[in-house]
Amino acid sequence: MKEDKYNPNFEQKWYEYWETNGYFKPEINKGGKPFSIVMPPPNVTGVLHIGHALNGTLQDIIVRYRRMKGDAVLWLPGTDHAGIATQHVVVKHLAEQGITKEDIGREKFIEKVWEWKKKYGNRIVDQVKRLGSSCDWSRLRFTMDERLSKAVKKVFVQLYDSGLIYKDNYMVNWCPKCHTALSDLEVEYKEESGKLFYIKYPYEKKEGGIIVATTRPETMFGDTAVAVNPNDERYKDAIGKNVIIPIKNKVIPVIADEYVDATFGTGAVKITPAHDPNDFEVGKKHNLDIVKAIDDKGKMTSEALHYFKKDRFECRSLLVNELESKGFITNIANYKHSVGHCYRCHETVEPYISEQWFVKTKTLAEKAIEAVENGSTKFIPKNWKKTYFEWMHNIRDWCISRQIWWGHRIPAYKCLNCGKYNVSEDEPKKCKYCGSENLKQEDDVLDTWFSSALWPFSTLGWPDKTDDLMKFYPTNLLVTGFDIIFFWVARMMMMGLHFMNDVPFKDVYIHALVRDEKGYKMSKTKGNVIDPMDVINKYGADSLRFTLSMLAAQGRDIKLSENRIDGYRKFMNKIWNAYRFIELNTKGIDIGVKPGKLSPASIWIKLRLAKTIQKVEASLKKYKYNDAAEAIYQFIWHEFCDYYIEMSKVHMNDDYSYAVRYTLLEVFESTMRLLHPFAPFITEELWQKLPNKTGESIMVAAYPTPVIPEFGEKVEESIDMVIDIIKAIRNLRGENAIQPAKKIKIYLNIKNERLESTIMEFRNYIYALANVGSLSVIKSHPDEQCLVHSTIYGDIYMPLEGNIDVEKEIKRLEKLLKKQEKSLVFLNSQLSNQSFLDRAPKELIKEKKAELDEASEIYSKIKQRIEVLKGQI
RNA sequence: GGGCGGUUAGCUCAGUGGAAGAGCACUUGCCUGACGCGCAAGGGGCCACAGGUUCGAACCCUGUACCGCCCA
Repeated sequence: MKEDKYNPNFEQKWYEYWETNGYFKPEINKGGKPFSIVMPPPNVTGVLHIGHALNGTLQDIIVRYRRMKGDAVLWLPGTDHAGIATQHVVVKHLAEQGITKEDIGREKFIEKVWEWKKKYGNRIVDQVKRLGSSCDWSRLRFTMDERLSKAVKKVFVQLYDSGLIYKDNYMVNWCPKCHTALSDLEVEYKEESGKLFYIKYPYEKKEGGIIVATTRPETMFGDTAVAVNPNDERYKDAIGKNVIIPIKNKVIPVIADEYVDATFGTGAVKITPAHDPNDFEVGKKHNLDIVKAIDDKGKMTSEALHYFKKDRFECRSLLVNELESKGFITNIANYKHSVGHCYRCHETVEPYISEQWFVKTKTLAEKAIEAVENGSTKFIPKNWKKTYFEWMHNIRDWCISRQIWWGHRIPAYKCLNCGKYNVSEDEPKKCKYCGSENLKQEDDVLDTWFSSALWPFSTLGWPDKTDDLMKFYPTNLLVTGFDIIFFWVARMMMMGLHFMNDVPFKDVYIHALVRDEKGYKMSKTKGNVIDPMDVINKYGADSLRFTLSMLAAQGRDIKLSENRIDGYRKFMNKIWNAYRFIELNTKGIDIGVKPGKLSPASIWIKLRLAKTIQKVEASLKKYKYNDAAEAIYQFIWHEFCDYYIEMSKVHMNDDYSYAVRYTLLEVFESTMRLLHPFAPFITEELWQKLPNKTGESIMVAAYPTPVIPEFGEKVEESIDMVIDIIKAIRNLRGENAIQPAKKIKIYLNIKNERLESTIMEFRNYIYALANVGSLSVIKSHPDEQCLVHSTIYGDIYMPLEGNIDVEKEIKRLEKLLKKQEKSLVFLNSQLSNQSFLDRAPKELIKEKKAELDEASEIYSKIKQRIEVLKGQI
């Protein structure tokens, strides 16, 4: 390999290789146990954002891991049709050409949307591929596919037939701009500072009047009552009397209702059943008329007299002026209140009465609650189930009709003769109630989430009992963001349980939101968006993936900065160069034969590898991605590179030469497989170059299994000690500014012979890693001027040519002494505490005693040394 | 108003009953046979605050403050 720097320009090559060889299909592990994930479908005309990248990375890690473990893994990808959003985009596009959708009509418009989908629908798919996601593209689904549409119709009809879908005149959230109803979830509330207007409604038959407080004076044209709390002494006499709506001069009654908060405003409120959800309820209770003052476009109706056809907000300001000039306004106060906005276009939502289709959610929700309560579906982290329960317990009926064109048209046909609905999958020829042929299909389409709710089974072929459906439902895992627990997870639970009689997924992993480095939500308007495609182009998908997994700690938002990604790109470079070292040193050797005896460092690194594998697998089982990634990072950088590679250099020309080269390849090969789910591209690139790879691709190779080598634990102990001594010597050098290039002499006074012989056995490692020229064992203080470092194994002496800086050395030792002293105080106080001795575990007491012995030994040695030095001044 | 979460090194965050950890940043020294996208050494924290439980608390409990998010 010529390149001494990592350059991820090989990524796309490998993706094509994997895809064309069919590795993404579950059939690659035919006999394995099924493991399935459905991808949360991104909007078909959307672009990949960093949240998708996180979502995709987390799924791909599990998917690649399970595949390497031998499971028949299906990761099913797809996109959704995003009704309102996509319609918006196309409408806007047409507007640029001066065309409105009404100009071309429904059918033509839908054709245009399909054209749009054809043109841009692959963009996000290609982006998902760039990330390395190993999903089965041969099973790609789209919510508007014929099959999925069939499922949607069937579900609608079945729910209707069992009385779980109904149509009713009801107050819904209406977006005047999108011109459609929205579900409760599609409304975003924002705190806004508005005004609270105090308006006087004169009594019909006597002097004076009632002052009501309202934030929306323009709705007064739809008022049908004024309400007060029945216990409110101030208005006792007013109840049952009539008042007059100013300007409109309409007489309305004063009613009493508990709902009125006597402390709000004046304690009297106007009731507008057509334009406020609470008023709607009050109106129903008291049989009030419903008078629409605002139409579906947000304009005033003829009820508003001379404000007819004026915009609702324009009307408000004009009306306030008029009321003020005529003396009806007694006060205007600043008022903060939360106002609902459309989640797509951010227009202020209008509570609006209209005829809509609803799903009765109560019984569906009960089953969905139970499934989580009894653990059939688990949330990870588990706290999210509280959020889920909270919503499920307070669930309201789901408004599923949307007054747009792009989507699944509701399969209900109204008989224009008898007025009844024929609901069926196929268009009926005649009305089943009266036989009339005069039928008209509903204009409305279904909420996009209605089809998404079926995703885990509609994508697998339902209602047909396909092999995939039988094999892969219920799916094993769903990975998604907390922001769509209600929108999507909850609804999939309800639909899955109702139609499949089983949960749609066993585990739900809820990941955090990716924010910018300052913790702000990324948004185009703020300009703080990190585009995953830019990142991939600049740093490679592996760097992005590894960064996201390192940051994916459960239960916290992710603050992502480019700096961070750059940091993990360096990790990729480190791996790249570790490979180069191995390649340089194993060129031409035949690794067909297993080595006989392994070098101690080789045994050690194999043990460390085994323990790392254990840690990674245990972490993945708990979806602790960051722990898994961290373990690999530590192993590769700080064990394999910092120590094993360095130690291997010692053996390049001795008896272990072959064994070391063999082990370098062996451990590196396993490590690549260990890392593969996190960084699929670089691991494939390097693995393919290894002489000891087995198979066509790392992605279908077996995940490494932890194998504890013979003598592993014993060697680990020894090498740990050697490393401690190396660190101690390096510390002496560093602290005393001794030229790193200079080979130094070291004397060791080691506690016992066992340790001594171990150290002498491994002295070559100390020579190499601490750049020591000679190591000799002594039994007393050497004659030369020395720096001393006392360890729990014994004393390390480093002689200096010329005089040491005695004062500096005393200072250094005094600092150490202080540390030891602190330990002594702590341990002594603990061990002299009778209750500690009585109640703490015996094991621990033993440990502490040993610690105390070591600490006091080192303490007295340092102290002695300081005294000797002081004598030299 | 209700609920959930956060507060640990300059920054970003792990840690969840036995004396505080990582990465980045910082300081010092290094052309050591893969890597300066590097190597080596080092400094830096009464774990938000106040109580409580415990032999022992960053960790468990109660409360307070501040910051987020969700729902009404």
